[in-house]
Amino acid sequence: MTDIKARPVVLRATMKDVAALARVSLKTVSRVINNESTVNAELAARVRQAVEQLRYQPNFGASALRRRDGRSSTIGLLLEDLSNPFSATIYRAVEEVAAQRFVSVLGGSLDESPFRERELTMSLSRHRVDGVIIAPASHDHQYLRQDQEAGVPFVFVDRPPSLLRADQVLSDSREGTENAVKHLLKIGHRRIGYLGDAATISTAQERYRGYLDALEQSGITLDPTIVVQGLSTIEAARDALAELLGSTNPPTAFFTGQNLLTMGAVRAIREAGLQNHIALVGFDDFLMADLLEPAVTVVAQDVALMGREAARVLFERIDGDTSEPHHLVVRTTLIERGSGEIAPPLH
Amino acid sequence: MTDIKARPVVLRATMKDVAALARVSLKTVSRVINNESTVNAELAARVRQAVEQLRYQPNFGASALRRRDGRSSTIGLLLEDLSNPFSATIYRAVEEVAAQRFVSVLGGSLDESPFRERELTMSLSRHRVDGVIIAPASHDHQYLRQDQEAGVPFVFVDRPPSLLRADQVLSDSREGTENAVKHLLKIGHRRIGYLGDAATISTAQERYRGYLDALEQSGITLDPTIVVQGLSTIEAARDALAELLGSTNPPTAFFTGQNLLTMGAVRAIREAGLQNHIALVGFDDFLMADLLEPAVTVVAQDVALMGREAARVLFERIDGDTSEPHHLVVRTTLIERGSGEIAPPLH
DNA sequence: CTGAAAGCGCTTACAG
DNA sequence: CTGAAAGCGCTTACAG
Repeated sequence: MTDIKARPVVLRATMKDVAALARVSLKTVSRVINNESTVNAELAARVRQAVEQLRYQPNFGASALRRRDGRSSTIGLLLEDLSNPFSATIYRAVEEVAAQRFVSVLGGSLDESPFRERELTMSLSRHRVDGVIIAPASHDHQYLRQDQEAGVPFVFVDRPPSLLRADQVLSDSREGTENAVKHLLKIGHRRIGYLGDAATISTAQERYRGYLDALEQSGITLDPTIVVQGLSTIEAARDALAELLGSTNPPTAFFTGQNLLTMGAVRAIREAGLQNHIALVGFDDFLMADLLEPAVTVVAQDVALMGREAARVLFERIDGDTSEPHHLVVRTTLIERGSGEIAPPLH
Repeated sequence: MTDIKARPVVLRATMKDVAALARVSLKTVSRVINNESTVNAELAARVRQAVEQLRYQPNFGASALRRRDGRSSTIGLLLEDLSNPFSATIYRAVEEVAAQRFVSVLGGSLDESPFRERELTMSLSRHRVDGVIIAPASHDHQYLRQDQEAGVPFVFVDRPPSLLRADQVLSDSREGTENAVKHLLKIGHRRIGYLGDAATISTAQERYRGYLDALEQSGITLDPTIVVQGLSTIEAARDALAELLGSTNPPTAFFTGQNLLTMGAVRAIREAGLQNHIALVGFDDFLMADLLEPAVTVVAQDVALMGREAARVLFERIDGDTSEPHHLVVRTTLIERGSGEIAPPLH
């Protein structure tokens, strides 16, 4: 009995088919496919013609299975959320470097979930990726030790590993923030609100530290009532900032720890009609920041560079580099556009 | 002689190792791993313990190689540029659907290059992906026929296939544009400039058609001097629009065929100080469009829905659906925010 | 219910 | 330079 619903699947040509058509052995086809130079020109030509005729595509998986190095020509890339501009820029930069080596990228979004992180790293492990670049969500990476010891390099980007020795490519969050806050202090602000992500996220922690550093160096006492952490969306930031603006002694300036929070802040300030009176500096640049009124002053990260460097380090490891873990720091730049240069009201 | 530079690679456990430790056969381990129900509880427990102890991770590639269905638990996703918001949103939506089925996504950017398209589809084919979602760069997809016949489904998103029968999920570019331009006409504009992508891109073509339709229905003769095509970046759009504004008889309104072009238009109009005098409607929404002054009127696409639908259709095909190719159209919505409601100057 | 043998599509290791 | 045999880590097809 034949299955009526089954579509007529034309089988793919295998190396065996190519060998038969070219009247050579399997091994000779393998040699031609892998560009081993020791093949008689005439045989090689026959093989190439058969490959052409059958439109033969070698099976990477089968090849990797038997190969000495077991390379799958695939790397994993786990980021916070591939639809946000930060993650998307990293993806693109990594893809570019990988493509030069004909390596494909398996991407995934972690959404700040340690559970997703474990699920996706496990999936990558089962796919036998040659290496992984990760902006982690969890705070214990010991579980990656086994893969690491099995020869899979991990490069941490944007956030460092915890309890694991591995390469890392980070922004100078603390210094960048310190500079931004000092900039506001220099303009004359003494009451600077802080909106940041959950303090469990290392970059958020570093940025908060930078904020504290700047205040301390100016002899300003921290007012915890104008610090809001645990924010991650445009809406949450807008609401938090709106509330602070409505309080009895509102800040005259704000620092926001991430671009979505900056957008939320812009919204709240605009809705209060205070865009020419409340100063704002945000961490991480975003499209259109310079077209808002006032244009938004930011601490810009070189996100594409972070991605490129992470990929570069990863491929060095894949190529056998066994030196000590690298700690790369990518510099940030304060871009003054207007919102950060608004002076506080005169007393 | 030992290779001094080689790092001490701890080998990964295989199914064989698990079998040995659990004192059962290979096949029994395989049954437990694949949740075949017919295994004695005690044996199964021993296997599970061994899996745990060795932290065994099955090798997807090896399993796919022997499996009847040959599934790699991997799909390909080729988009224009993963770092742009449109592509990134599609990616995220597809990832979400795939993750529910524990399928990983191999992503790639085509950058409008037919050559990249062929390279990357070939790479996906070699990785034996279970299916492909593609926003194509080329205009001849016959070369995909063989993979299609070998059982790999292709779903086209944002742009249709050429010379190939396949599923497609598109926006109603033509209607959306027609509505946008009619909206400008209703406000009173008679001289509406058009900025679009290269006419070789099908969506750009459709949008241009929509523009022509709207003009024709209002009895307005096309003035080709205020139509600029072949634009793809913010800068190019800005320059083109600045030039039109500087001409002797500039348009009183503009339609832009894509969000980067809209951003460029905003920039040029702003730089000319004409933001309250020149009307603008853009195709595709973007973050912050509502915070610009004036806020930008757009024809919004439901990009996430396009991604979700494409993934849904793909997995139906992977599950064996052999019905006629689907042509899904995702509706657009005109969002009036201000820039599109600016009236032309009185004569 | 359990297992020994064969085989997926390749590369390795070895003869000739 | 070329090829026959073995084997990568699994699942299939078949006995028991």
